[in-house]
Amino acid sequence: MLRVTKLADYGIVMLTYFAAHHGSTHAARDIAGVVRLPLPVVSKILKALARDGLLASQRGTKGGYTLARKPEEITVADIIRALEGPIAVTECTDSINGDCELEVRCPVRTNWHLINRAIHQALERITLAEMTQPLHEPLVNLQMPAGQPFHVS
Amino acid sequence: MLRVTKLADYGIVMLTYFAAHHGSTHAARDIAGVVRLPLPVVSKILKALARDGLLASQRGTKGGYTLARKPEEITVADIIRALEGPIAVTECTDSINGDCELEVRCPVRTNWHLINRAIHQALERITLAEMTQPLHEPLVNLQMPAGQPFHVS
DNA sequence: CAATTTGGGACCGAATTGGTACTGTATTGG
DNA sequence: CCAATACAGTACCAATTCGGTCCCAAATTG
Repeated sequence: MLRVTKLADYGIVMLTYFAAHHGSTHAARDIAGVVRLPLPVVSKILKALARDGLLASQRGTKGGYTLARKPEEITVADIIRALEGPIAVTECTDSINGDCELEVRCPVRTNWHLINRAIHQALERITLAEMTQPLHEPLVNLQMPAGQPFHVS
Repeated sequence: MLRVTKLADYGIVMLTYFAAHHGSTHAARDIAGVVRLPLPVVSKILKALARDGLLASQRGTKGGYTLARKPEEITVADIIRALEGPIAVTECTDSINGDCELEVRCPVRTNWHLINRAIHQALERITLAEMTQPLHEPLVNLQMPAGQPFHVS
């Protein structure tokens, strides 16, 4: 359906909160309270994000999670990749299983790769820093003329 | 999984064939033979494409399908929309059900809409005409500097 | 050592997808 | 006017994926 999973959706919301309160560490329980989602779900997502190196984790009584990098250095593409694997709009653009029967005679395949890359790059341009404050203009010319790169200003 | 359905994938392949043989009409059975997919599947897709006005259909003995518009005027976004409904990367970007509980207090929502639009526009730029012949350069600068619009040259 | 918090699984109901089948309607041609 | 052909619409089913829960192990604190 060309839709991101709810886990990824939630994950972005959660990480946005981390970005807004950059520096401090938050326990899963706290995040669950903020985002208003059941704790098990939040935990699952945080684990995945930590496993992929977007969050640094600390066990124990005063443990919790912290952003592993600066908000400007975490992209939406990173988050999606952490929570639902490599971004591949079609099966044949997924480099894992390159077993497409039509591959050889199918002239469309090469274009799918390009479409996929276009989407990928679009997602790669949006960082957590931008997500914290809804800036409309930069995101708009993301796919228009767009000479200069993003800045959090 | 941020993946397009197989139906849409197939549909693009099929329509690309129509674009390559623009003008003539093809029966579902013929298309199935070309694309090497089971007839019922091909039929289902062709019906959906016709219902959405991308193909013109003709019943009867010498019936079949024809492109309803010129290949330059059919975009990948059109095809996806015909086969799997409106393009909405998250549930809350789908205008149909605007019942997102978090909607109000969620600052990320507005940005999701922008992300969605970025992807949407990327898909809208690619026409069937381009799909027929794998042109690499135009698709690449689709999201780069890209001052001038596409041309099939 | 007890409480807390993350790590890593397994697990299950529900929704979606991919694919098939069936019945109806229009068109052609003998 | 009838038979063959080809699209139209819908219902249906198996298989996969998703969303969410639960449980137990490992680490940290005090």
